Amino acid sequence: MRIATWNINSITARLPRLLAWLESSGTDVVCLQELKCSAEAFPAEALRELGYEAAVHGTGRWNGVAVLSRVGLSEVVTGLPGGPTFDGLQEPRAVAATCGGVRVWSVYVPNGREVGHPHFAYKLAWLEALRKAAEPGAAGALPFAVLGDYNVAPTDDDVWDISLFDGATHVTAAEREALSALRELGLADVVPRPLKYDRPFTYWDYRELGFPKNKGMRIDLVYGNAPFTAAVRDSYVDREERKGKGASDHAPVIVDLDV
DNA sequence: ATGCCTGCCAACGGCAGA
Repeated sequence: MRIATWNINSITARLPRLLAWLESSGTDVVCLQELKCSAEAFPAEALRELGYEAAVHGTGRWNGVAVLSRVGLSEVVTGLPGGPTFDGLQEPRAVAATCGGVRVWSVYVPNGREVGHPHFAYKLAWLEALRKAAEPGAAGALPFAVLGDYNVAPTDDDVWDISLFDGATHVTAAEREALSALRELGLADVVPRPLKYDRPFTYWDYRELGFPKNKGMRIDLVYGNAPFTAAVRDSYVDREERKGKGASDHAPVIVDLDV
Protein backbone atom coordinates (compact mmCIF):
# COMPACT_ATOMS: atom_id res chain seq x y z
CA MET A 1 0.00 0.00 0.00
CA ARG A 2 1.20 3.49 -0.83
CA ILE A 3 0.08 6.09 1.70
CA ALA A 4 0.90 9.80 1.67
CA THR A 5 0.37 13.08 3.48
CA TRP A 6 0.23 16.43 1.70
CA ASN A 7 -0.63 19.96 2.74
CA ILE A 8 -2.07 21.07 -0.60
CA ASN A 9 -2.82 24.73 0.32
CA SER A 10 -6.31 24.86 -1.26
CA ILE A 11 -7.79 21.82 -2.95
CA THR A 12 -9.62 24.14 -5.33
CA ALA A 13 -6.45 25.83 -6.58
CA ARG A 14 -4.56 22.51 -6.58
CA LEU A 15 -7.18 20.22 -8.09
CA PRO A 16 -5.56 19.76 -11.54
CA ARG A 17 -2.23 18.94 -9.91
CA LEU A 18 -3.84 16.69 -7.31
CA LEU A 19 -5.70 14.66 -9.94
CA ALA A 20 -2.60 14.32 -12.12
CA TRP A 21 -0.50 13.32 -9.11
CA LEU A 22 -3.01 10.71 -7.96
CA GLU A 23 -2.92 9.17 -11.42
CA SER A 24 0.87 9.23 -11.75
CA SER A 25 1.96 8.39 -8.21
CA GLY A 26 -0.08 5.27 -7.56
CA THR A 27 -1.10 6.50 -4.12
CA ASP A 28 -3.76 4.39 -2.40
CA VAL A 29 -4.44 6.59 0.62
CA VAL A 30 -3.63 10.29 1.00
CA CYS A 31 -4.11 12.54 4.01
CA LEU A 32 -4.68 16.13 2.88
CA GLN A 33 -4.44 19.36 4.87
CA GLU A 34 -5.35 23.00 4.23
CA LEU A 35 -8.23 22.20 1.92
CA LYS A 36 -9.48 25.81 2.30
CA CYS A 37 -12.81 24.43 1.19
CA SER A 38 -16.15 23.56 2.78
CA ALA A 39 -17.33 19.97 2.80
CA GLU A 40 -20.15 21.04 0.44
CA ALA A 41 -17.70 22.50 -2.09
CA PHE A 42 -15.28 19.55 -1.89
CA PRO A 43 -14.60 18.09 -5.38
CA ALA A 44 -15.79 14.61 -4.44
CA GLU A 45 -17.06 13.71 -7.90
CA ALA A 46 -13.74 14.38 -9.69
CA LEU A 47 -11.99 12.20 -7.11
CA ARG A 48 -14.61 9.46 -7.32
CA GLU A 49 -14.00 9.27 -11.06
CA LEU A 50 -10.41 8.31 -10.24
CA GLY A 51 -11.62 5.69 -7.80
CA TYR A 52 -11.14 7.54 -4.51
CA GLU A 53 -13.61 7.82 -1.67
CA ALA A 54 -13.19 10.81 0.64
CA ALA A 55 -13.66 11.59 4.32
CA VAL A 56 -13.82 15.38 4.50
CA HIS A 57 -13.83 17.86 7.35
CA GLY A 58 -13.93 21.43 6.06
CA THR A 59 -15.83 24.62 6.78
CA GLY A 60 -14.53 27.06 4.19
CA ARG A 61 -11.72 29.56 3.91
CA TRP A 62 -9.30 28.22 6.52
CA ASN A 63 -7.94 24.82 7.52
CA GLY A 64 -9.79 21.73 6.30
CA VAL A 65 -8.55 18.13 6.17
CA ALA A 66 -9.44 14.98 4.27
CA VAL A 67 -8.54 11.34 3.79
CA LEU A 68 -8.78 9.98 0.25
CA SER A 69 -8.71 6.24 -0.30
CA ARG A 70 -9.07 3.78 -3.15
CA VAL A 71 -8.71 0.78 -0.81
CA GLY A 72 -11.83 1.32 1.29
CA LEU A 73 -12.84 3.98 3.80
CA SER A 74 -14.73 3.31 7.01
CA GLU A 75 -15.10 4.33 10.67
CA VAL A 76 -14.75 8.02 9.84
CA VAL A 77 -14.28 10.45 12.72
CA THR A 78 -14.39 14.19 11.95
CA GLY A 79 -12.76 16.62 14.34
CA LEU A 80 -10.28 16.06 17.15
CA PRO A 81 -12.06 14.49 20.14
CA GLY A 82 -11.62 16.79 23.12
CA GLY A 83 -9.85 19.36 20.96
CA PRO A 84 -9.62 22.99 22.12
CA THR A 85 -11.38 25.93 20.51
CA PHE A 86 -9.86 29.11 19.11
CA ASP A 87 -11.98 32.26 19.16
CA GLY A 88 -14.78 30.01 20.36
CA LEU A 89 -14.59 27.77 17.29
CA GLN A 90 -13.74 24.09 16.83
CA GLU A 91 -11.66 24.33 13.67
CA PRO A 92 -11.58 21.52 11.08
CA ARG A 93 -8.08 20.20 11.69
CA ALA A 94 -8.48 16.44 12.07
CA VAL A 95 -10.23 13.55 10.37
CA ALA A 96 -9.70 9.82 10.81
CA ALA A 97 -10.58 6.78 8.75
CA THR A 98 -9.71 3.11 8.37
CA CYS A 99 -8.43 2.32 4.89
CA GLY A 100 -7.31 -1.12 3.75
CA GLY A 101 -6.72 -2.27 7.31
CA VAL A 102 -4.73 0.82 8.33
CA ARG A 103 -6.13 3.43 10.73
CA VAL A 104 -5.02 6.94 9.75
CA TRP A 105 -5.51 10.41 11.13
CA SER A 106 -5.01 13.44 8.85
CA VAL A 107 -4.07 16.38 11.07
CA TYR A 108 -3.35 20.05 10.56
CA VAL A 109 -1.80 21.27 13.80
CA PRO A 110 -2.34 24.99 14.54
CA ASN A 111 0.51 27.23 13.42
CA GLY A 112 1.06 29.06 16.70
CA ARG A 113 1.83 32.40 14.99
CA GLU A 114 4.23 33.72 17.67
CA VAL A 115 5.55 32.39 20.96
CA GLY A 116 3.30 33.88 23.63
CA HIS A 117 0.41 34.49 21.22
CA PRO A 118 -2.92 32.89 22.21
CA HIS A 119 -2.57 30.79 19.07
CA PHE A 120 0.63 29.30 20.50
CA ALA A 121 -1.14 28.15 23.67
CA TYR A 122 -3.89 26.81 21.43
CA LYS A 123 -1.28 24.85 19.45
CA LEU A 124 0.09 23.20 22.59
CA ALA A 125 -3.42 22.41 23.88
CA TRP A 126 -4.30 20.96 20.49
CA LEU A 127 -1.23 18.68 20.54
CA GLU A 128 -2.13 17.52 24.06
CA ALA A 129 -5.66 16.67 22.89
CA LEU A 130 -4.11 14.79 19.97
CA ARG A 131 -1.97 12.80 22.39
CA LYS A 132 -5.05 11.73 24.32
CA ALA A 133 -7.01 10.92 21.17
CA ALA A 134 -4.14 8.90 19.68
CA GLU A 135 -3.47 6.81 22.77
CA PRO A 136 -5.77 3.82 22.00
CA GLY A 137 -4.64 3.59 18.38
CA ALA A 138 -0.99 3.90 19.30
CA ALA A 139 -1.29 0.95 21.67
CA GLY A 140 -3.47 -1.10 19.32
CA ALA A 141 -2.59 -4.16 17.28
CA LEU A 142 -3.70 -2.62 13.99
CA PRO A 143 -1.36 -0.44 11.91
CA PHE A 144 -2.09 3.12 13.03
CA ALA A 145 -0.52 6.44 12.07
CA VAL A 146 -1.07 10.15 12.57
CA LEU A 147 -0.04 11.88 9.37
CA GLY A 148 -0.09 15.57 8.59
CA ASP A 149 1.26 19.06 8.92
CA TYR A 150 2.46 19.17 12.53
CA ASN A 151 3.88 22.69 12.24
CA VAL A 152 6.79 21.53 14.41
CA ALA A 153 10.33 20.74 13.27
CA PRO A 154 11.38 17.80 15.47
CA THR A 155 15.12 18.58 15.55
CA ASP A 156 17.46 21.46 14.68
CA ASP A 157 18.43 19.59 11.51
CA ASP A 158 14.81 19.82 10.38
CA VAL A 159 15.19 23.50 9.45
CA TRP A 160 17.64 24.88 6.91
CA ASP A 161 19.44 27.13 9.42
CA ILE A 162 18.60 26.87 13.11
CA SER A 163 20.42 30.12 13.86
CA LEU A 164 17.62 31.98 12.09
CA PHE A 165 14.94 30.46 14.35
CA ASP A 166 15.91 32.01 17.66
CA GLY A 167 12.66 32.76 19.48
CA ALA A 168 10.55 31.45 16.62
CA THR A 169 7.70 28.99 16.70
CA HIS A 170 8.08 25.46 15.27
CA VAL A 171 11.37 24.78 17.08
CA THR A 172 10.66 25.55 20.75
CA ALA A 173 11.22 23.06 23.56
CA ALA A 174 7.51 23.14 24.41
CA GLU A 175 6.49 22.15 20.87
CA ARG A 176 9.15 19.45 20.68
CA GLU A 177 8.09 18.08 24.06
CA ALA A 178 4.58 17.70 22.66
CA LEU A 179 6.03 15.51 19.90
CA SER A 180 8.04 13.59 22.47
CA ALA A 181 4.82 12.89 24.40
CA LEU A 182 3.35 11.39 21.23
CA ARG A 183 6.40 9.16 20.81
CA GLU A 184 6.03 8.02 24.41
CA LEU A 185 2.67 6.53 23.40
CA GLY A 186 4.58 4.17 21.13
CA LEU A 187 4.46 6.25 17.97
CA ALA A 188 7.67 6.60 15.96
CA ASP A 189 8.69 9.31 13.51
CA VAL A 190 8.86 7.68 10.06
CA VAL A 191 11.60 9.89 8.62
CA PRO A 192 11.46 10.01 4.81
CA ARG A 193 14.41 9.97 2.39
CA PRO A 194 15.19 13.22 0.63
CA LEU A 195 15.31 12.77 -3.15
CA LYS A 196 17.88 15.58 -3.35
CA TYR A 197 20.27 17.24 -0.88
CA ASP A 198 20.94 15.79 2.54
CA ARG A 199 17.79 16.50 4.52
CA PRO A 200 14.14 15.55 3.89
CA PHE A 201 12.48 18.94 4.02
CA THR A 202 8.77 18.99 3.24
CA TYR A 203 8.00 22.72 3.21
CA TRP A 204 9.66 25.67 1.50
CA ASP A 205 8.32 29.23 1.72
CA TYR A 206 7.02 30.67 -1.52
CA ARG A 207 9.05 33.83 -0.91
CA GLU A 208 12.73 34.57 -1.52
CA LEU A 209 13.50 31.52 -3.66
CA GLY A 210 12.95 29.20 -0.71
CA PHE A 211 12.72 26.07 -2.84
CA PRO A 212 15.58 26.71 -5.29
CA LYS A 213 17.84 27.64 -2.38
CA ASN A 214 16.55 24.65 -0.37
CA LYS A 215 15.61 26.85 2.59
CA GLY A 216 13.17 24.26 3.84
CA MET A 217 11.69 22.68 6.94
CA ARG A 218 10.55 19.17 7.83
CA ILE A 219 7.18 19.77 9.47
CA ASP A 220 4.98 17.26 7.63
CA LEU A 221 5.35 14.11 9.69
CA VAL A 222 4.21 10.51 9.86
CA TYR A 223 3.95 9.11 13.39
CA GLY A 224 3.18 5.40 13.30
CA ASN A 225 2.69 2.69 15.92
CA ALA A 226 4.80 -0.48 15.99
CA PRO A 227 2.61 -2.51 13.57
CA PHE A 228 2.71 0.45 11.17
CA THR A 229 6.47 1.07 11.32
CA ALA A 230 7.17 -2.67 11.04
CA ALA A 231 5.36 -2.59 7.69
CA VAL A 232 7.25 0.43 6.29
CA ARG A 233 9.28 -0.58 3.22
CA ASP A 234 10.27 2.91 2.07
CA SER A 235 9.47 6.58 2.63
CA TYR A 236 10.49 9.70 0.73
CA VAL A 237 9.58 13.31 0.02
CA ASP A 238 8.09 13.75 -3.45
CA ARG A 239 9.86 17.06 -4.08
CA GLU A 240 8.87 16.99 -7.76
CA GLU A 241 5.43 18.22 -6.63
CA ARG A 242 6.98 21.38 -5.17
CA LYS A 243 8.30 22.38 -8.60
CA GLY A 244 6.77 24.62 -11.19
CA LYS A 245 3.84 26.96 -11.45
CA GLY A 246 0.83 26.20 -9.30
CA ALA A 247 2.66 24.14 -6.65
CA SER A 248 1.70 23.97 -2.99
CA ASP A 249 4.38 25.25 -0.62
CA HIS A 250 4.49 21.71 0.86
CA ALA A 251 5.56 18.51 -0.90
CA PRO A 252 3.88 15.15 -0.35
CA VAL A 253 5.51 12.62 1.99
CA ILE A 254 5.14 9.09 0.63
CA VAL A 255 5.21 5.89 2.70
CA ASP A 256 5.23 2.43 1.13
CA LEU A 257 3.82 -0.25 3.40
CA ASP A 258 3.92 -4.02 3.11
CA VAL A 259 0.26 -4.48 3.94
C1' DA B 1 16.76 25.12 -14.41
C1' DT B 2 13.52 24.21 -8.79
C1' DG B 3 13.15 30.98 -9.90
C1' DC B 4 12.20 36.01 -6.50
C1' DC B 5 4.51 34.41 -2.51
C1' DT B 6 -0.15 32.46 -2.65
C1' DG B 7 -5.13 31.89 -1.79
C1' DC B 8 -9.16 33.54 -0.08
C1' DC B 9 -13.11 36.85 0.57
C1' DA B 10 -16.30 40.48 4.84
C1' DA B 11 -12.60 41.44 -2.23
C1' DC B 12 -9.49 46.18 -5.37
C1' DG B 13 -6.90 45.53 0.78
C1' DG B 14 -6.18 42.45 4.56
C1' DC B 15 -5.41 38.20 6.79
C1' DA B 16 -3.06 33.87 7.34
C1' DG B 17 0.57 30.89 6.41
C1' DA B 18 5.64 29.39 9.01
